[in-house]
Amino acid sequence: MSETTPPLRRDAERNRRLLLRTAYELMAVKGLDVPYEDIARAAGTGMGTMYRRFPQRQDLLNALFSEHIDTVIGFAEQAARYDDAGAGLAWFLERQLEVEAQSRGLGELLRGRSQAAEVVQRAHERMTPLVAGLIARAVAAGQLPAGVTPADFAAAHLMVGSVMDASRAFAPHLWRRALRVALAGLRHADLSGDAPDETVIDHLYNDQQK
Amino acid sequence: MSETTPPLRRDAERNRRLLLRTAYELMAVKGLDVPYEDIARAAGTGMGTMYRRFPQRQDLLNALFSEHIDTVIGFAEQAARYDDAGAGLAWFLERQLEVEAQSRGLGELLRGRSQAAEVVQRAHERMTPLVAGLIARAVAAGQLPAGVTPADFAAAHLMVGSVMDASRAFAPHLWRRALRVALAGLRHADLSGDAPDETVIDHLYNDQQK
DNA sequence: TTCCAAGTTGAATTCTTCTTCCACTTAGCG
DNA sequence: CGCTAAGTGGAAGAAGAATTCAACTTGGAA
Repeated sequence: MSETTPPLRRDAERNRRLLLRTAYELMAVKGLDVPYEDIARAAGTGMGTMYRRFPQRQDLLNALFSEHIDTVIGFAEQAARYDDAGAGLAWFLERQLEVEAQSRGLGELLRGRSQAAEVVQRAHERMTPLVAGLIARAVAAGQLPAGVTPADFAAAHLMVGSVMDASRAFAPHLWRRALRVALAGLRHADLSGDAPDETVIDHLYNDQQK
Repeated sequence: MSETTPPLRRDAERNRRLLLRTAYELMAVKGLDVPYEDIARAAGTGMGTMYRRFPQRQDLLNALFSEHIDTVIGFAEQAARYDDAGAGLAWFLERQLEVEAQSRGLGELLRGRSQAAEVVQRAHERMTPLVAGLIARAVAAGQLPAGVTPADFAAAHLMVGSVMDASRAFAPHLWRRALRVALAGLRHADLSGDAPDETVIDHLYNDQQK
């Protein structure tokens, strides 16, 4: 279990940080699949360095975003402690989308538009039960109609995210209107029929690639 | 103006139809950017034939989808004649999405996820005023709250479409729940503030590529 | 200082798709 | 029939990105 990875040489550590910073900035604007070469060039290193440090893109994504992902998990935990479950749900969704608004790449990651790094998968495993709990409480309190499922909440997340993606370049706040629509929709739509299968939510967050 | 294009030789015409049929089927499943080579191979022709007939992908898209697009325009016109404007809007959005559910490629086209073929651009030019009129009537009749704009309707379209795209493979009807959420949301959300610019709707439908 | 394991570079290779082009085939007019 | 403009096939070259790797540099322990 002790995986003793010897520490990096000082120059290597400097390059590593530089690559991470550069990759983060590029991905914030261009999305997750910026070519490795672009990152290396922007950071002023060779591609070999890139590959030595992050042999798989997954490695890069993990290193880049795990902090942010933890932040989002924190939001879910905080929301779960709300007395007002409906408010907790709305607050959580808004916080999560605000994070995504900061970085296109992070949005793609959190919404499963990538061979989701493990971090993300684990994040959803942690957050889904919290959301499910909030939904159950909100339904019990009459804040949401019966029939709303975690998959509907995930769908709402995707829905607002799609507007964010589509409008980033020319109307960076339009997603807030979409969020209001989605939240009001969950509260007022009739979702009592054709409940989606339990497995749908995992697919939604993990089967998007290609 | 008389653009006299001589008719195709009989064998060429046969190949053209074959390519169109094949392309339609592939794009229904794989989306608009199926490689030309895949289409040619599936149709049993060479790529030369593909390029001779459809030098630009646009040409292929126009030939493939203009009929369907006309159908959708027809839906918009029919909706515009509804007495009940709110019902007209809901009916139109559902018809359009049903068409998109039949073909992934057509969905990408109608939602601007491509260097939109001219057909599509013209379609939106025709439909947007009809939708705007319906919205105005629905607001006047108290079926929609003041503040709803055509851009919000377009956003709702994108929103449901994103759920459709995300769930096609494992929950092909999930989008109908999303549609109910979006429609209920438009009816109940507070959209009175920060109205989007008039130009936003064009960007939404035309600036998605890359 | 010396030395070498760690680190770096960038050209070369491999993949994929796009696009062009020319030698070859064929429909159908006269 | 015979001829030719129209049509066809598929190899070849261009472009963008992923990956590898052998020759070269350098931090830092001794």
